[in-house]
Amino acid sequence: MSVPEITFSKECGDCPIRHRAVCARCEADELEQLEQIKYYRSYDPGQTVIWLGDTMDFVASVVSGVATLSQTMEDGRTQMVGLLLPSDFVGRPGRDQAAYNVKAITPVTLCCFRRKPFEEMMVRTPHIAARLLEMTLDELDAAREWMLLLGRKTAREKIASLLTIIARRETQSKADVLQGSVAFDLPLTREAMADYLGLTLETVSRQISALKNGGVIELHGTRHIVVPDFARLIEETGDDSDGGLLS
Amino acid sequence: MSVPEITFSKECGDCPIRHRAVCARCEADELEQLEQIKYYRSYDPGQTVIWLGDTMDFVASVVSGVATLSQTMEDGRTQMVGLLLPSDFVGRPGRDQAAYNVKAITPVTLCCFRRKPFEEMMVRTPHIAARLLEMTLDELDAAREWMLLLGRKTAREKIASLLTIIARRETQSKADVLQGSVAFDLPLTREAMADYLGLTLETVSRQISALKNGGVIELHGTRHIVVPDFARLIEETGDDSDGGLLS
DNA sequence: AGTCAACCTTGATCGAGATCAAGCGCGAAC
DNA sequence: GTTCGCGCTTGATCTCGATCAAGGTTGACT
Repeated sequence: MSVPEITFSKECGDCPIRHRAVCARCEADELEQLEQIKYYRSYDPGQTVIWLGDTMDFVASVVSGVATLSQTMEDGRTQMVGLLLPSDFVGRPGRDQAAYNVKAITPVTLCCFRRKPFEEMMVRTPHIAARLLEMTLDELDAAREWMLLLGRKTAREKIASLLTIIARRETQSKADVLQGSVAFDLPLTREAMADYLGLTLETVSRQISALKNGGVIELHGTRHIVVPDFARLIEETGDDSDGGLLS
Repeated sequence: MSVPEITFSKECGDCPIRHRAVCARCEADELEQLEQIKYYRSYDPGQTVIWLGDTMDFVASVVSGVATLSQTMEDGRTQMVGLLLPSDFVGRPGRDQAAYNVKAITPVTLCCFRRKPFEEMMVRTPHIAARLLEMTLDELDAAREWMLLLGRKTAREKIASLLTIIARRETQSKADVLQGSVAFDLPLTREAMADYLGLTLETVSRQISALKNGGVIELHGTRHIVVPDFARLIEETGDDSDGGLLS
């Protein structure tokens, strides 16, 4: 298999980093500065975007596609530590070495900003710095919620939790207002789900079948999920029913 | 049992937040501003410092003692998501609701800063904002390393990893230069260790006994640990031997 | 249409860690 | 000194999810 080339392109709509509102409060001249240091990269499914330890010369925002953050032990055991969906931020402002592997799952397009000028801009522009801190705190909250899942939830609860999270992200809906029937496509293979949940792919498959047989979800093909009653799925996660009202 | 009062005191040496170098680059006038908004709080063992959902009117730095961050499910399953040792930072700049429970394990003293003025200072002082982002990224790295532990490590590896981390923090040594023989006290009960590692207290006890019988550690009493060969303990963690060189 | 390789499902069995249970050690309070 | 309670250890048994194994399904390519 030939290693696919990273493709660069120059078309840009409006500032993609705005996806996460980094520049919601940017003035016109600040947006112009971002334009100057911006470029695009595309990756094919399966391609590694970043290796742990790589020197990073950019930070980026996911424009389209799905990628994963993962860590690996010497003997091959791997654990996904994050899921990157459109509008998510990639990179560690102020750090030049990658701490995780980043892998494209579907075709991925990143909107990249050259690191050095981006960091200089951060210093001059407190609201960008504040927004980055806020996003990092969001990631920290997500990581800690995942710690509870990994440490204390059953396989069935883990699957239900993952489906809930993907449903919320994929359906664009404002998180907690989801109700009634929901449909979406799984962007992950059973194996990737297993790596995210600290399970094996067989257990993932079995628990998905169990949720299907219990009437909690419908499976059309292997990736398309219909949830007839979203509240029912949430019950299966083991979370507080009012979870998510905070923060 | 009467609920112990929180005690306040006013003595202060030099800026405690400097423990994590937040104000390593602070000018004299900035230190003076910090003094103006600073006060101390003390907590007794077992006392809850912060409840999830509390409105926080301060951020703080741990001066002495040990506290834990934890999350709980409705049915009582709990998972520790962080350990607070002296010099660690508590609180979420820019957020006023606590996302976790914080509990004192030993007697704890916090150096607190009133939130509002602290945040105003952050905006005026880019190097404080930068330092907070850096600390938050450190916490995120630690959380993700813990995700690998929770999802993929065996009970024995989990115990060895925890002992390694505590040894590094407790012995003040600059992390990776530890070698040869190391001795320290465990600040946690078996149950707290279990909540941190996603295990039961019986399993923790058994694995500690197993490490003792294997000659990896010596136990004096129930809390004092002697590690005759630190490299040997690290082997038991399952981590890359060179782990920690990055970051 | 036929082939091949991913990806997924399901069954049988195994084993690490949970659960249930009993007892020990030690410091605090009387 | 005795008692009490908490934290810890150890044993017996059980269970959930891992592991090993055998097909089934789908879609891309020839």
